[in-house]
Amino acid sequence: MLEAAERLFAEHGVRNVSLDAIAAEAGVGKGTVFRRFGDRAGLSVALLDEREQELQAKILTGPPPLGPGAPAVDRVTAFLDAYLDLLDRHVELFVDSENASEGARYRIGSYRLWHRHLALLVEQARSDLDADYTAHALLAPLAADLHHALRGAGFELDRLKTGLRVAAETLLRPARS
Amino acid sequence: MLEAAERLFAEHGVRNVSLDAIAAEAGVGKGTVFRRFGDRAGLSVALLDEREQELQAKILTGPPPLGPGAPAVDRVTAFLDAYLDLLDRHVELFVDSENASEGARYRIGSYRLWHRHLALLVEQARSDLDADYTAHALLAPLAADLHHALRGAGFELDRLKTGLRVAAETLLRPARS
DNA sequence: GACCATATCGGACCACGGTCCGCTTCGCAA
DNA sequence: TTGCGAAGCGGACCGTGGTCCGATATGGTC
Repeated sequence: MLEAAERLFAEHGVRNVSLDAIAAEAGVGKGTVFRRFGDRAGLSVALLDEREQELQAKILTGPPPLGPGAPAVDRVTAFLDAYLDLLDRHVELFVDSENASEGARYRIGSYRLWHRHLALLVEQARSDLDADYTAHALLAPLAADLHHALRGAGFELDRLKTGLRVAAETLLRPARS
Repeated sequence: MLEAAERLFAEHGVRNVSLDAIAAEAGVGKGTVFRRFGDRAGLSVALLDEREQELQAKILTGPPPLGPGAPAVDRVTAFLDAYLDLLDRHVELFVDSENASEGARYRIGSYRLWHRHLALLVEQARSDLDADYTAHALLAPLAADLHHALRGAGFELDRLKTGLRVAAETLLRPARS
């Protein structure tokens, strides 16, 4: 079923595949698709999960600077960099999963994880900031929609990476007394 | 027609009003609505435009710090503050206009204006940054979806304002040599 | 006033996401 | 082997956003 979706997505582009088509391709009824995934976003999320879990593992237990052991600021920039790579490789899927239903992005489990991760690091780097909010603000430029739009407008991936890294470093470098 | 939409939106909530209903309320056919506004987002954009133009005017010709005359950093934070007020007052409408079709937010005229405005100020405050990208990054936390989600999660408006202002100030305060 | 060309309009129509309910199928007990 | 309850399934169905084309109004010309 996920394979069927993956095949059709690859062939026709994510946005041009209806759930009917996926159900047909998988040889099941539409109801079954919905029972399994809840809604359209759920399907995309499921497809992304495998890829995201890889990054999650690296963050939690991998080697620095992505994993534990490096200074907080470095871990943040390493994460942003890695996420942008992931995002860029699967933009369409991300757009689908984040945009399918209102506020979907912020309800997804992985968003929560990224947020907790960043909030923790922000707290370490700059305990004077509102870590909770700042983590959201750092994630905001990673919105799939924005990324898609910027890439479509001619921004190269490296430019986005650099811009975001510089901003994050500036923001999180400990305040001078 | 805009009045009809406004009335129904106010009564039933933006998301619960179908375009059929608006067309009926306005006493015209659905086709007419679409010819005039293109799509659902177009309607919301039209309704927001009046409100946004007020802010646009203040930015371009009003008194400092929103208008010209104040230091760039102050103008940026004044803008973010004012925008958050506007956004908070019309969240539903903003969500509708930004989320209705993929990438809609970044195609809208007013987004372009906000972006140009910020890019100019960023360039003044920190010419070493990628002003174009940084302006997008500053606008990212103003996404209606995020705002809606955060408010729904218990964040007070003032907290969001403060968090964003502090971040913007930190980011744009001229780098020490 | 009669005629026609053109612009504007309205609502039937389509595809899609999402729901729902009747039917099948399966596991188990007698 | 048969009977029965439960669980899982499928596709008919609904509301919505968006398209499209036939009908209608408009206004210009003889």
